[in-house]
Amino acid sequence: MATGRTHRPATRSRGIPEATVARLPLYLRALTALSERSVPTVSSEELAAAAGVNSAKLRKDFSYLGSYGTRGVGYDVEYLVYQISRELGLTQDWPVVIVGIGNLGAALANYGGFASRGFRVAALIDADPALSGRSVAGIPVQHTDDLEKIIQDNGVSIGVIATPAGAAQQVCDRLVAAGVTSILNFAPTVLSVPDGVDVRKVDLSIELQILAFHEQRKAGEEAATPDGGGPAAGPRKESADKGPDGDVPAVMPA
Amino acid sequence: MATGRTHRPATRSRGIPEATVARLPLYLRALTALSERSVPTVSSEELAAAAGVNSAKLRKDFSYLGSYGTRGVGYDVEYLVYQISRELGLTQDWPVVIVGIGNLGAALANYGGFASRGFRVAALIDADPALSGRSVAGIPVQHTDDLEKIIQDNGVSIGVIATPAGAAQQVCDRLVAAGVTSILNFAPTVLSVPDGVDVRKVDLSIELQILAFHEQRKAGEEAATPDGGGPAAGPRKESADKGPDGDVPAVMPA
DNA sequence: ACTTGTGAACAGATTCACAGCA
DNA sequence: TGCTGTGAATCTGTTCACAAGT
Repeated sequence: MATGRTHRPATRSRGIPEATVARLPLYLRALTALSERSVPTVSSEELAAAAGVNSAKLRKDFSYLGSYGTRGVGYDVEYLVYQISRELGLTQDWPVVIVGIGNLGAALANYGGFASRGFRVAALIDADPALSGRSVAGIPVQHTDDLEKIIQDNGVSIGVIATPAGAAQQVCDRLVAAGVTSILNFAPTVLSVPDGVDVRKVDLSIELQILAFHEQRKAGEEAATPDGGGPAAGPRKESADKGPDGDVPAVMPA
Repeated sequence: MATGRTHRPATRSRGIPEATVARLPLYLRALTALSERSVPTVSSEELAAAAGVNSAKLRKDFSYLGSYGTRGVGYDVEYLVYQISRELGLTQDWPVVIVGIGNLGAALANYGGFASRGFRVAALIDADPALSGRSVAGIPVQHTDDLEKIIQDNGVSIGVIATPAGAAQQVCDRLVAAGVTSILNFAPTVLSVPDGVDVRKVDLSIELQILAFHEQRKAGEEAATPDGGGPAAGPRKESADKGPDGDVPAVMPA
């Protein structure tokens, strides 16, 4: 099918596995919490527990970044925070635009986790003229007509699409044409983009369907299991993620 | 580490791979669109294109469900829609509660994709007394005090957490104690749950960080690549998902 | 004594390529 | 002939278990 390989084969400096990249933000969050509590060092076991993974995986992940720990001691919290931030590219500023300021777009604009990590909402864009001029989260909403100019003036390379499904591809095309090379898509549609552009999707409905699948399994099994065990409590487990695949789900605004 | 296996080892009737389960909703969406256009049959190649995967993967996925296609012809759209719906458990009604009616919670409540797939928002719950009594998307917001009663009265087994991070674990514990066995978590925290409870997380900040990582790579490579190739257009590719791991990201309300 | 870092074994998912059937 | 279904090969990610270092 289609064009070619899934991702850039190019100069791949050190080649960190995709699965590892997806966990780095998790480690970073846990480390930041430790840092705020002024914890100086942490063992792989402790940090793994805080991040909800197992320690072998964590150590393997870190080994791709380099040898940042000290045997017999653990990892220096501050140092690791810095190294992971740098690896993720969070030491620089990433201006982001959000297109589609419905319920969801507004929620995203208000989301505090942005600024804290080097992401800055440079502009909000919506096709509804009634919204133009209004402010959401202190940021003025601008009209879609000016999309290209906004992207270029702000040097935006990351776009968030929170429009209805029907508008998503069109918005995507314009974003890409204007120079955006990474897109986070909340509309429940498959976006088609040129090579070299990354798309990640977040789809609520898909997540719920996956839960329903497992839920159904549970219900069916209950009757089949030897012991009549109800849904009552048991030993705790860290919420290990289900989907082994990178597939994510999507939310759509009103 | 910790308690035990990641997921139920039990009677696993036919054992559909997790990666396949995560794609079924994608196929279902594409099939539903075809169904609405009254397309009677579809080939693996066509359907794969519509779902944004390659056809070999799609055929392998379907092979886990059974032999629902016809060689030389393709798949019957209506029949597949039914089979996948059944497999995902969407032929039954799933009452869902949303806890935390901030910006995000409201967006979720208004999300149309719910009802269309057997999910019904049975109740909205928030800790803020000022919200109690108000309606969002036509559904009255109820106070957290009544959480247990609401769960039980409505036979809810799926809960959506859209509270601030600080409240998430506590809400989670109460949901689980009241009988919820599947949780969709939008709060940027690792939830700890008893065995037998499924948690999926959606984390905006993580998704953005993953994009930033790749974005940074691109920028660095540009200088390093022999051809000075700009970010201009190229051949189209279907937006193949990045993260091979199930890790998903999280959004947090104001 | 303790904890990292990692080769090697394992498990799971994807892709290939073709036999089997309409 | 055309397209599905699937074994076999490959690739990616996880886990084990221990050597190496402090």
